[in-house]
Amino acid sequence: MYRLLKKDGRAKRAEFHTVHGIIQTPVFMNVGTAAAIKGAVSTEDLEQIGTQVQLSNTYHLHVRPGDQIVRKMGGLHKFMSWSRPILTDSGGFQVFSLAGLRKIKEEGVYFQSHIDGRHIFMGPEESMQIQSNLASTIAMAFDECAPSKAERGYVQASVERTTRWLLRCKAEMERLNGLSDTINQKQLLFGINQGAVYEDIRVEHAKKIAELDLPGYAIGGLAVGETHEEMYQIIEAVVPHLPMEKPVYLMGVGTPANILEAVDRGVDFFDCVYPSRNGRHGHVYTNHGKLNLFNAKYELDDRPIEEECPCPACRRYSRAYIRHLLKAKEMLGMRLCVLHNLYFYNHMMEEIREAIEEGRYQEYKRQKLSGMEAGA
RNA sequence: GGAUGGGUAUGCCUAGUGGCGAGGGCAGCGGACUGUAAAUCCGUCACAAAGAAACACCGCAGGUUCGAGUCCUGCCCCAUCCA
Repeated sequence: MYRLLKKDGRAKRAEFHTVHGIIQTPVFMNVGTAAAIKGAVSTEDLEQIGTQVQLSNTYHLHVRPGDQIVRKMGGLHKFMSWSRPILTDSGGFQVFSLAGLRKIKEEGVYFQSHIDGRHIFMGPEESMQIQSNLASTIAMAFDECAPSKAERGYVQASVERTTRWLLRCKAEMERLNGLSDTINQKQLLFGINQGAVYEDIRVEHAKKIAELDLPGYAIGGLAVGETHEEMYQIIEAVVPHLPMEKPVYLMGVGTPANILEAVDRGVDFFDCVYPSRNGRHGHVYTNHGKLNLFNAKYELDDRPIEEECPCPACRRYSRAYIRHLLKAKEMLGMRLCVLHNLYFYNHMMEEIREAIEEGRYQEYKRQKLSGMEAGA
C-alpha cells in the first residue's frame, strides 16, 4: 500500500507498506545482484548504513545457486539474513546486458548461461516462478529493455511484446500467490514501462499498463546510452500517465544528480550499481564531487573521504590509508569505499525526504547539485 | 683462474637466433563504468614530433652481411658451479 504523505512540486514523500516493513520514499535500493552487495558488505553493515531495501536478480540467482535451493532455504530473506524488503529484478535487464548470449522469442528468452554456457529459457511465467521461489517482497515484470538507439519499428514491436508479457506475468503471479505452499503469498508485482526514447510509444505504453492496477510501476530502459536531457524528458512525459496513488520506480538510475532530478519529476524508487561498483573502483562520492582515491594526489591526504561523515570509512580512516589499501589490492580498501558510497546514497535520500516534508526540495536540490559540481 | 647461463627501452620481469622503426606482463600515471558476465575495462608509459617524414647506445667496442637485438671476436657486469 502506498501512502502519500506530502507533495512538494512534483516531488513525493510517501510510505510504501509491505509484508517486510514500511519503505520510506523516495528510496534508494542497494543492489546485491547475486544476493550480496559486492565488496564484502554484510547485513550488519547495511543496517548501520541505513539501507531500506536490497535488490537481487532473478537470472543470476536462478543460474547460481538455483531458485529451488533458495526456496528450500526458506526464501531470500532467510537465506541472506535480511528481514527488510527485497526487490528482485526479473531478468529483463539481462535480456539487454547479455545481448550476445540470448535470443528473444514471443514465448520468452533463450539464454546461454554466462557461468557455464548451458541453455536457459526464461519467459514471463518462469521469471514469476523463480521470483516466487526467491520470495522477494517485490517482483519485477519480465520485460525487454531495448537499446536506447534501437529504431522505432523495433521498439514498437518490443514494447507490445513486453505488454503481452506483463499480462502473463500478472496472471502467473496471481496464480502463484494463491498456492498454499508459496512462501510469500503477498508478493507484489511491478509493471515496467518501455519505449526507448520515443515519447509517444512510452506514453501509450504507460497508459496501457496503468490500467492493470498493479501495486507499482517502473520506468525501465533509461540510462542505457541516451543523454541525460532525453532521460529527464521521458520521465517527465511518462510519470503523469502512471497512477498517482502508486509508487514509481526508475530502474537502474543513477548518479546523485540523476536521482535529484528524477525525484523532482515524481519518482519514488531508485537503484543503481554506481555506489558499489564505483566504490570497488576507488571512486567515492562527496558533497563536493566525486574523488578517485587511486589518484596520486591522495597519497599523503590525511583527511577522511568526507569531513563529518559518520560512515564506517570516514569515522576512522584517511584518504591516504584507503588509497594505500586500494593500491595494495587489500579488500578492506574496496569495502570502505563501498560502505561510504552506500552511506552517501542512503543519507542523501534521507535528506531528500526531509526536504520534501519541509517543502524546500527545490532549494535543497539546487544546493546539493551546486556543491557536487563545485568540487568536481 | 676455469665452465655454463645471462645482460632487451623511464623502475622491475620477459618474448625475440638475419628484415625489429623490438612484442608482452608488472609497477606507475590517467580515464570509463547507470534494473552488475565488472576487485573490470580502456588509454598512457625512451626522445622528439603532430607529421606523413625524421630521430633512438637491445651491456660496451669492433667485425661479417644488402641488412645484426639476433652471427663472429674482444672486453665489462650478473648468476650458478668447479678450482
